[in-house]
Amino acid sequence: MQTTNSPLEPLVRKLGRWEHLAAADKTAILSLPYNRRTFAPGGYIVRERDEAHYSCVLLSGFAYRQKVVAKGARQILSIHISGDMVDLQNAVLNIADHSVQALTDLEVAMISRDAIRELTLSHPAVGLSLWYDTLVDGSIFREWVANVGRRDALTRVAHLLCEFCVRLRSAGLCEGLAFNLPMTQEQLADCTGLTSVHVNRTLKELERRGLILRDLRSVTIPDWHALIRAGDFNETYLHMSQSAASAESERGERRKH
Amino acid sequence: MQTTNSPLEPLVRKLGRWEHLAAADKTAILSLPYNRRTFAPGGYIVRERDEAHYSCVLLSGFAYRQKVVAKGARQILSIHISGDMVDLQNAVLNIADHSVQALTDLEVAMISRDAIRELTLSHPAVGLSLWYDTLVDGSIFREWVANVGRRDALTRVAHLLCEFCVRLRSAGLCEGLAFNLPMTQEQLADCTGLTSVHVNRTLKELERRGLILRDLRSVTIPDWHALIRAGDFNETYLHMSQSAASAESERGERRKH
DNA sequence: CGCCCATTTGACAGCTTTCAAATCGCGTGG
DNA sequence: CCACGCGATTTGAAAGCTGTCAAATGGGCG
Repeated sequence: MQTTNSPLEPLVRKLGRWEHLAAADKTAILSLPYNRRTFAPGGYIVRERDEAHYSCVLLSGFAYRQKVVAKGARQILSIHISGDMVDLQNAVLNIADHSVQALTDLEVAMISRDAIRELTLSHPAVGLSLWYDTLVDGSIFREWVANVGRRDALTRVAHLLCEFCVRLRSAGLCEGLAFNLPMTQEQLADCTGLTSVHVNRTLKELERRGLILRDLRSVTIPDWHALIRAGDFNETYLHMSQSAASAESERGERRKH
Repeated sequence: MQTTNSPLEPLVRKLGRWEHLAAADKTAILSLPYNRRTFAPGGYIVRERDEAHYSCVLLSGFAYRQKVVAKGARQILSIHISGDMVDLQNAVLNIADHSVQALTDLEVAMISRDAIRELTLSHPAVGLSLWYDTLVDGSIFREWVANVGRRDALTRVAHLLCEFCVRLRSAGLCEGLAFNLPMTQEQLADCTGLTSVHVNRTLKELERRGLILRDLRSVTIPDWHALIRAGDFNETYLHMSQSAASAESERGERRKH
């Protein structure tokens, strides 16, 4: 398929990475009608309790999903990077059960839920790939349940850094083992179920142990294996490559670096 | 459609509750080849890291999904009741990222992943309903992330009891506001990210406050509104009825009782 | 240069965990 | 029908990880 320079191209690539898509499937995805829209940090892409009309593909920048509990505390549920569909659930479910907000300046392509539903019915392979996307999403949520439920602060934060690094690399947004964390320590705390004060102490402890190097919000990982050990991190749950990952991890190898 | 007495009938009902299914769709689901299998409490229906070959529909009894973290601690990720597909992810993903185990004696119908994939491709509406099921699954995981991440012990346990009660009622497995908790306090602890000792104290505190009555493992909720308040529980995330739920909750009403 | 938000630090409180030990419930066997 | 055995529940005391509260420091932007 020739390149179209459509902003939906990355979506086609992502969905196609998981499920074989015929040319007609790819064309159908690229033919989806959409509206581009930008958001500033903190802006609400979807607000909890809203009725769902659109689903969004993240074209640039970072976003996060969150819930607010009774006491006013906030829990971040996931971080999203370019190419992610940040609210696929809104293509099917009627009421938003959580908010989606901009972490940085970002741009999304908004696609109406009707268009997505029709696409899945007319092109079942696309439907399967969207289902796949949702299943991987669910797998990541499960890992987060275990992360906040059963790991101590140091392990939780290290795990989050590992996940973020692997996903950045997979999206081609980071080359080596250094990257910029696009969030405040308070947001890190909301990801891990900690307080910002304790996240601060934990980051410093990770630094003291030589597991990370920090400069403002940029993070460098001097020893990947040491960090994944500290973070109890096993990338299987990201389901990045359908079968190779596990075979490689059996040998104690990683794809890159 | 006439009744067939197929054990897959409840699955048809559940999927049909969410997405309109044509007669041909229903017939196709009922025509899925399956094997029945029973498990005793603790038995592994799926083991973490296994290759996926089957997905299972729970025909009777209760099951749970879990992960084990580095220190050997266990986190339960979800509880499943009759009619649930307990490992739908295995229809698409290749490697099991968590285990599924029997909570009680139970029976499942095992369906090969190939059969499910073919069904979604040949009957897109069924694929859409399976996708819907996965999206609701994801919504529940998100709520659990918030539950273990940002709520205190009392609220967490109360929330779990609320969720269990609502789902039992929805599945027709419980009439009033009394039900049997089919799990040990240690398993409750693994659901909530607490220790069994603290779950014990928390249950007693809930009892002391008059929020629940206990007799062995049976639980009675004398005042539903009081418990959902204590548990910061809002059933929207269960997406039980596509639009009515929110409208009702706006009025501060609940469907039954 | 000055303001504002984020980061950092210290002291202390508190919720939960840990570690044991006692009690209870229930299935099994005498 | 009662004794025994084992896992589950309960309880107490003490330790510990993380939270709370406040204040100081630092960095970026107008």
